[in-house]
Amino acid sequence: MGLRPIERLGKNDEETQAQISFFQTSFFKGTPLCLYLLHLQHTPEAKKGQHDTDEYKQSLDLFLHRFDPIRFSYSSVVMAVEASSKRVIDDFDDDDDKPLIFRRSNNSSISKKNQLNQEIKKSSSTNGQTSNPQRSKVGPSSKASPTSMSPLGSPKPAASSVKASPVKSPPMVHSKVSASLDDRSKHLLKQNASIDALKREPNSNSDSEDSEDDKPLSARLMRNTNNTSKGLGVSPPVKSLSKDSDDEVPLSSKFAMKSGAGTSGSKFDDYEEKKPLTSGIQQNGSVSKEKQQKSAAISSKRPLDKIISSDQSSAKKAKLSDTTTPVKIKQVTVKGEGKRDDDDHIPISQRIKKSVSSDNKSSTTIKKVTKVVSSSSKKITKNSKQVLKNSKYSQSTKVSPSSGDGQKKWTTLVHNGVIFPPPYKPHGIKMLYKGQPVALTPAQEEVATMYAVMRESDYYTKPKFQENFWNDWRKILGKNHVIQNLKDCDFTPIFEWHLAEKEKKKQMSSEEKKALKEEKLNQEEKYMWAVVDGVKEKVGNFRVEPPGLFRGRGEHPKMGKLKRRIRPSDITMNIGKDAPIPECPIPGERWKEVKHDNTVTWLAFWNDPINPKEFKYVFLAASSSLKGQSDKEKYEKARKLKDYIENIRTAYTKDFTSKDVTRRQIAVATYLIDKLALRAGNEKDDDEADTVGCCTLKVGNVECVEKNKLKFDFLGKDSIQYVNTVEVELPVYKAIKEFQSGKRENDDLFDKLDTSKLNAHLKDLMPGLTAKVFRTYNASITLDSMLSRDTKDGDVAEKVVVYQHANKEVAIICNHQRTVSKSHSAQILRLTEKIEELKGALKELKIDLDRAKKGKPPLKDAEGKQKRNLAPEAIEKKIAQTNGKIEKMERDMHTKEDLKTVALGTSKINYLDPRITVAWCKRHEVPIEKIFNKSLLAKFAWSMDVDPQFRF
DNA sequence: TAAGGGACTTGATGGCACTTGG
DNA sequence: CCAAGTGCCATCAAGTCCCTTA
Repeated sequence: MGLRPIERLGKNDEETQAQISFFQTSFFKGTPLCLYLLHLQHTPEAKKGQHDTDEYKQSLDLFLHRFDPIRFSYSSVVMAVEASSKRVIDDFDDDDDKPLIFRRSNNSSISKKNQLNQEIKKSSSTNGQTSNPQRSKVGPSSKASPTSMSPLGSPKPAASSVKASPVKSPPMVHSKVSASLDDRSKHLLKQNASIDALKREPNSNSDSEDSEDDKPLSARLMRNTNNTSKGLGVSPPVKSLSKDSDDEVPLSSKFAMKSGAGTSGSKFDDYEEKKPLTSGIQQNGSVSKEKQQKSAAISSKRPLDKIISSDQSSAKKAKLSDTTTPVKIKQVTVKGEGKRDDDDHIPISQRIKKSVSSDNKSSTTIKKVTKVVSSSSKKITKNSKQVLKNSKYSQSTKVSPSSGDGQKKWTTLVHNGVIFPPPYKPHGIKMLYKGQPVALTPAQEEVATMYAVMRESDYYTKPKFQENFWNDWRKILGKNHVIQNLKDCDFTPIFEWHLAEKEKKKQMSSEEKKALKEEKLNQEEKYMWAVVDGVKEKVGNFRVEPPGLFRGRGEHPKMGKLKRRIRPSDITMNIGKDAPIPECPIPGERWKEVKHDNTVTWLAFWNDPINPKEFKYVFLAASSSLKGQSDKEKYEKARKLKDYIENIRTAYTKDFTSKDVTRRQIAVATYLIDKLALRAGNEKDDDEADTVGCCTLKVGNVECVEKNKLKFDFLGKDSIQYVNTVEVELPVYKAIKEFQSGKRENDDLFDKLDTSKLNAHLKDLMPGLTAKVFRTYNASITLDSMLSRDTKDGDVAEKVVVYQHANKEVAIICNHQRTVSKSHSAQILRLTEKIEELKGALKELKIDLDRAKKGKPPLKDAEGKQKRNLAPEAIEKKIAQTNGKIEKMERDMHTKEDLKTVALGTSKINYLDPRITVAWCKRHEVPIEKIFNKSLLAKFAWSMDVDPQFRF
């Protein structure tokens, strides 16, 4: 229910309100809100919360002023924002007082960027709004947010959940958030009263849902064989597994998702209960199986009909009507689209079509806007490469010799190179060898210290680590050094010195810390920025990696080796032909080489000292337009897979029984990649940790268990274990068995296959398709469908929970794990104790209630004191409160337990198309910052003006 | 077509600054 | 005010995939 009646508007937390309201308005209007957010972040007045002051207004004005639509580009916005708050350095035109001038552009040729810019421009103009320079506040005109419309998605009860666990769903954010949000929305309302009108648009759509979801996984799997079972679905021709709605979801997710017992139509009261409690996590963990089974067993079905379309929207009446028509239209259109989401039951092919059409349907100008953006990416025209933008630069025509092929990534590139870690400062603490202090040269001491400080880490005790360290250290000590073996070394003095230093640092006053920080910033500032085609962009890792001991993951054969110090003569620079060559920061030394290769995006690289044939690159930051562009392309490619997935699935299903072994292997491997989101699995050298991906699975990594089930157990990337037992189609099961026969545990399961063959094959099925696209596709499609399916009316906090839940499912699918925090068990214990305590109190209250009803006084309390006499009603109230508390705590505990091994961040950063999130936020009035933090906002700047109706 | 060079994305982790609860 | 807890962010290892070469 997004908005509240005006009357209820309160006035607190002005700051937030102001921020949010402004933010939201612009957001809804299609203005890149990152712009505003960033402004907030970087403006002193804003930071202080002085939004009402003239200073603030002025600064905002000024800020907006910088972006006249003509020159505007998302990256420039971000940059500018960043720049505006930090002093930018020398060489660049960082004059804060003047608007930055970004010149990327005139030459259309250049590329994607331009295109993007254009799109943006277009969109903004269409919208009518935009980063309009002149106004600092949003005008009344604002179109309403599309948002308020009813949730398109589905009103369905959240299905899934419940079952698996006794507890209810994770409230997480819940309580906390809700309060503030409330305020925010109120404020919003206030400010844009007019807007409301539009928003209130009814639109509910009813979406029919897929229904499938509530079925237990097992059920679904079964379905495979006989598709029809499920109600709505038209069964796609495709392989069995895929069934209607499920098709797009990977198997694993199905596992996880299922289990819902849904029911109740109630809106939010039971909302929480319905959410799935992470049933899935276990999948990969040891626990998993039982849980899995359990959940499967329990699940119950969700009523199909449940539609709750929110009429909330209709409920609200428009205050001012106005302008907004366009918006309305938009909303209306939603319907169509809304259906889409639920169209799980529609055959994929149709869906695709639908989506396409809806995409294009720009019913309104506004719509167009988004459209443009979304479709755009591919348009990149590469035609005229030569830009004449700047006569100054025009001469630099030729591309560096190195990689002639590639496409041009930039025309001009200016940067200041890299910064080196400070030279080693000897501390002079003597370590002990056979009990005797030993003097070491600074070089020897440096390496000894690296080892000493790792005393508390796990590496310290690993034999391989010790061995490698010793071998390298010994070289520095020299053959004839007193120290002849590691065993007799005692690094305690150095370790203690290290602890003391740490403590010292901690004890520093905040002023000192601040001063230090500032100093560092001063030194680094010039390296933080690059100017690419006239636009200032943030550099990612401009700090050269300091020397240290190599910390490989898992059982890495090279762990403990000395990663030597990198010097300028190790570094190759890449810079525009006409740009000044960065000065070498270490006097008397020079760069290894300076290139001018505009077909690559790196600014510098050096050879990895641990593995000299590999490189360490310095790239632009994730917020740069170069990165944003490729990010967007990545998601567009994944979206394209939607159009092909049906055929691809049909094809590989057919090939399960192909006579050609290679084909059969390709088919099965593709199936696993698609259904389990496995990585491709390139070959690895012997000097790397022994991990596998799909193509490199060993016979021993897969076990055929009971009927049609495969149990996977292997170490994947970063030596993270993947454990999962999955029911597969019979032909797959048989094929795996056959691939295994006659082989030893450690032989390749897919002996006729490697990633290049697999990818070559995939490319025949869809241009540009590779194995990793499936991961992106499955992650994003899962998020999209879960969001649209599970989002119901409710307050922001509840919606955020829905999001997190979907996010979690994706993390499980991708097997994104994290190590359990050390204090985890203690935390759980503490919670348990508190719950017990509350339960005790509850019991007492119940007794008192009984007594009170009979007119008797309450029992004495623990200390023997007489408690106050309360009316039965009062006691009942207390009981209710206590119950609430207990429930919340149990939920918290459960969530904590569930998430203890799941990392949500990785998928958010790498696999979930941000446009899904942004559009969902717009549709459901969830402030985007509830989902994306500052760096994500910057990284996803390119997705902010997406149409609210966007579907992956 | 296998091997390997090269460029770029993906991923877990640890330190640290905030926030929260007592 | 302090300790515990949390989220953010930089870091750098470890993947993917493309391309060239022999």
